[in-house]
Amino acid sequence: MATIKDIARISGYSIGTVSRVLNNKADVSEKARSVIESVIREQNYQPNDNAKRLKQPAPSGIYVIVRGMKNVFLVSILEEILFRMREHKENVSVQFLNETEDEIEAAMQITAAYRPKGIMFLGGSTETFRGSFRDISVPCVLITADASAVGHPDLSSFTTDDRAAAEVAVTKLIEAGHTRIGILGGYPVSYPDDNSTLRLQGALDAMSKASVSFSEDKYYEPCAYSMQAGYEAAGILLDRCPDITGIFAVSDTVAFGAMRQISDRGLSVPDDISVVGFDGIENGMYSVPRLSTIRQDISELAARSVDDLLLRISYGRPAAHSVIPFSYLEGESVSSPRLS
Amino acid sequence: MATIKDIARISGYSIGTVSRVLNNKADVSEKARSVIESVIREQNYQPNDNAKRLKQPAPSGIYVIVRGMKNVFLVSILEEILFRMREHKENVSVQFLNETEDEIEAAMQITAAYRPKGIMFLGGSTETFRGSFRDISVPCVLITADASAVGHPDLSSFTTDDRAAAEVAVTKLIEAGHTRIGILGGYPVSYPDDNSTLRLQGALDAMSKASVSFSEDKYYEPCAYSMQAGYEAAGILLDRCPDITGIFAVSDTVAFGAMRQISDRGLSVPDDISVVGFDGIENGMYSVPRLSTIRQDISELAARSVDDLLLRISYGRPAAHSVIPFSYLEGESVSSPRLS
DNA sequence: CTGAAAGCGCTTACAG
DNA sequence: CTGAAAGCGCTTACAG
Repeated sequence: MATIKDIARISGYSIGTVSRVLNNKADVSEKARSVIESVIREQNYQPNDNAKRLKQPAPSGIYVIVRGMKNVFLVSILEEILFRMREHKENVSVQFLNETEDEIEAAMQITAAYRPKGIMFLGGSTETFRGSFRDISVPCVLITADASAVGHPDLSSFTTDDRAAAEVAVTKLIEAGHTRIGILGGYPVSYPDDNSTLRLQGALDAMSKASVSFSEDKYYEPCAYSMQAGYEAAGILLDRCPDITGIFAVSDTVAFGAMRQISDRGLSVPDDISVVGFDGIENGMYSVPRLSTIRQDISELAARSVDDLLLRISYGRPAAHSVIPFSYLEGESVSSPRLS
Repeated sequence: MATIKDIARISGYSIGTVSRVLNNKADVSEKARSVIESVIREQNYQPNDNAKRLKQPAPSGIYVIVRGMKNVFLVSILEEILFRMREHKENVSVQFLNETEDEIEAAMQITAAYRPKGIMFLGGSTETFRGSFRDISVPCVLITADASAVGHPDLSSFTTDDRAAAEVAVTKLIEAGHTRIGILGGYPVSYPDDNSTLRLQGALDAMSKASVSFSEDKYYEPCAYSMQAGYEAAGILLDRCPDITGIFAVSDTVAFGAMRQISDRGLSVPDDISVVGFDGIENGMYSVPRLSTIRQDISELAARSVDDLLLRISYGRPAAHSVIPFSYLEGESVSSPRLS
């Protein structure tokens, strides 16, 4: 592989001059430029980016850290982010982490290795950011968890109000006449600002406001965010509480599993059991029945995050925290309970 | 940001010694190691990868180039690849391209910038590889398209036999008694080894072997690989040929759109129209009805590709081309046509 | 076991 | 306009 030295030697100029033409600097004679350029071309020379970055520690590139790629919702946001970044001609790399890995650690590694202009976190939990994140000083944005309480000057966040949205979802069930409602999904965690904790909380809000009685021990079955987990958890829940007429699943994926479970018991959605999901992924618009769900505004979450990051990178705009409005997407999976 | 110099200064050892503990070399006293390690921890020091790579120009890292991230099937394979690579402690980065971008160009850029150990292509088309790929000399593997005809010494490939699989899928419809079969999805392209061309071909094989008449102009409706496109294309197809009793969709995603279209017309799957898909993604096991489909062996495709790449990187094993067996996954979306 | 020094491929003041 | 030289953060023979 040819290096800048080879180009200098072959062209008869110094490496300084070669570097100048490489970087389109002024102060190079036309002659030198054309000679050097032709040598570069004929040697098929590619500058070594590592060396460049080492010497020119200007940050470059944007990194997206996605926690859990099974998550269709996150992948949808990622898709929009990539699309928008491409329009801005920004080069972005994606790093996938599984649930057990620490996104802050990954971010530190990226920071050290690549000197990124900015980092986006998809699906992280606020909790992790309270710790060692302090040491990071690159514009960052957390999507899907509110980081305002973290109070870090380099961290923006864009979120859906999980608690309020869950309340709306469950209220829809209550308004349809359901009083025996089951809740599916999410794991009980120790800290209070986890997405599923907030959603569970919102569901409880709806019930207590409407004076619908609810026993968390009986009517709540936690599970991972996957169809299979949703399928199994719904089975456990329905075995335990056969009187349930409505189910709120904390994510669409879990809802799909639940709908399949209901169907396997010879029951119908929504005639026997109504189901409401959360997220608003595309699948729900094509399932039979279409899923009634909370639609998080994927485009807006992506657009606002991208704009925020770019403006902070280029104009030093301060970090911001925004809650993006959600909406209730009326599908076909909710109806009034049968009179019994 | 702390550098190796800072660690040396603070710990009281030389940068050479620090480097040695960083790289787990022998010949470092226990004392030095523990002192230095604690300084590294307390300074939260992260070695600069650029500098490391500069000095150690050994290739590092594996890159996966995914063409089209809307593709759930490809994302499933990616997931498995990442999981397996992690088990081997290999660091992998993912680069997403949209359909219009050239994966070879992306690969050349990656090669120059990062000196990768290997590159995996997900969802590329053989055609692109016939061109400038010649210049690449890093172990590569193409997944989902047969590259044996390209004949490049650095390119392996792992595929499903699309044509044979599509033949099986359509044969299942024929065996159930269907004679008016529609085909959905894929775009007619100029070159013959495109996935959808092969699948269409296989479908035609099945029909002609069974002497089922088929008019490509009428009973084939091409469309992109998405639920929405499948939904729309199914509408066009059913408007044009209301006598259809069975549909073969060249991908599950398209099949989901088609099933929803059928349902919206007040028809039932499979009572009125049977549907067979292609890919075998998880969603199909939870839809109502469950989708009967060709199951490409996602784990095996991922596992074989990973093993192949690693063995070629470490042991200079020659490139190979393998066809991974598929199976027919019996769901609930196919039955015999109603007597009419 | 440890330190001093050369050098990886580049960029960038600094002279001329 | 051009060259010589320092230095980016690391690794690795080479001495000791």
